Amino acid sequence: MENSSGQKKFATIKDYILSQIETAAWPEHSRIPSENELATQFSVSRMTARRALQELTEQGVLYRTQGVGSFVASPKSQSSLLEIRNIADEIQRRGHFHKAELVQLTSLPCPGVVATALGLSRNAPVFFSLIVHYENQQPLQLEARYVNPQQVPDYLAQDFVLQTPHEYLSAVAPLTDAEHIVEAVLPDDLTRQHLKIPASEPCLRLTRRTFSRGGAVSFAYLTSAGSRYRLGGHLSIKPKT
Amino acid sequence: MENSSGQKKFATIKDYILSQIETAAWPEHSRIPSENELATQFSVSRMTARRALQELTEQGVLYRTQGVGSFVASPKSQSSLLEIRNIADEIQRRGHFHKAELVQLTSLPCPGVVATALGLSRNAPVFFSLIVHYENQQPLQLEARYVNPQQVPDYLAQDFVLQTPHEYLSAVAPLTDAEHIVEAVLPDDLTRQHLKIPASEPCLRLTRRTFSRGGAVSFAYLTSAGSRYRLGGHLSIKPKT
DNA sequence: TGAATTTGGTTGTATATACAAGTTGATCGG
DNA sequence: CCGATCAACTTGTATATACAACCAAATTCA
Repeated sequence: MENSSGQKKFATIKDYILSQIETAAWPEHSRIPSENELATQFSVSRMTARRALQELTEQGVLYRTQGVGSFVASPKSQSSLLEIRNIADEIQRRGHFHKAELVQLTSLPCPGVVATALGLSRNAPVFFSLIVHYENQQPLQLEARYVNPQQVPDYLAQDFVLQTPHEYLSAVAPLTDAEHIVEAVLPDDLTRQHLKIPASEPCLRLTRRTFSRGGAVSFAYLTSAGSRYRLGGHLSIKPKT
Repeated sequence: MENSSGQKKFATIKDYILSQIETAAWPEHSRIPSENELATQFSVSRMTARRALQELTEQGVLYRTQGVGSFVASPKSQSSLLEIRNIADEIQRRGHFHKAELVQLTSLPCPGVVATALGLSRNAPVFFSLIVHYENQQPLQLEARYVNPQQVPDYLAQDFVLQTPHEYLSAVAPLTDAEHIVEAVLPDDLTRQHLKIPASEPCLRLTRRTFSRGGAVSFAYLTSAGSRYRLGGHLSIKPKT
């Protein structure tokens, strides 16, 4: 059922198509091989080739028209609403270099706002990490994160240069829900210094609260310079089912 | 290929499952019939029953575990996508009063950026509307919208105090896709005047491009004062497929 | 010329089948 | 009693096939 590389067949075809698009061998809006052509080329059945095309269409990578063919969608469509996730992924997806710098990692008395958000008592100990994310050596985002010690007792023992908090948390406390608030704000001094921007530079601030099975896990402010960062999204409105 | 009601078979099964969930006949996290049981019940092949389950899983209605079965997911997953919507709806949902003020409604030569976005020629005529949205008499959002005349020839004849452009466009050219970019910017003079904010006030700018069957329909800048507006969202993360 | 028709290619839906992979519970053996 | 094995069932992947729906371009016909 799998090919030589231990991968499912439909996944192999998906990877092939994605690589063709990434290298611009298949430019935007160009027509790509038909289901039958792909089936022949990869020695699979048409249904398997079809599945690869289907999934890429759902992801917004392709669009298809009955009777005509399959085409490369505009590259923006890659990102869905779920693009609101890990900054490291985003940077790497752009083909750029990501680096994380740990500024602070400690336990501190829980501020009031955070207590409400995480369901803790005020001034009860809460874990806190402050990290600067770099894209190609330029500071892009300041991540200030409060973590519920009851849910993630080993948080302070991690090395967040090797693994981002988001990655670590996803591993130990799988996400079930996330709440987001997006705002435009002016940077406070701390943000300004770490992102190396002037005080007049507007920033996009994402306030994120994440939940796992057991309840609220973390509460984070993710602040980025407006001139360097934008939030992109693609919405596919499905015809009524 | 279709059943008596002119519906595809897999759609019939989806509807059946959804109705069972809606009436709470199948409560949250309960196990639902297997692929084979559904196939027998509806006299279809297993692959067809499977497709219904598959699509509902992608929509977050169900979750499935290999070797175990298919289960009803938590009902949250419904609303996440539509959060980025019409400002008038948002205001009304908050129980506040919405008013629109029409500043400008005209045809003008298409600027370069807009030409690219809408697939028009540069300086070709394009429809343009400028509207201020008020929440309880306070200006909240400035909507600058360019509309493709080929898709919506009667745009200039509308009364956008009674009906927002978004509502009108949804009616005459049903949305199939939408692209969004969210940015933090400082307001230009026009924005500053209409929103009655100082030049130093950061703004949240939503750039939105909408598509219908025939192609790109409209391109809009939706700018709001950072101190008055935030974009809120809830994301339900699906259990592993 | 121009409108109607045919033809070939493409995606969409549906079936029947086979085996792989994973979970659960029963059975068997120590 | 406990552990290992097995059997039954579920979802996951893959194939081969058939026909429907649709589109575009070529062909035919008036």
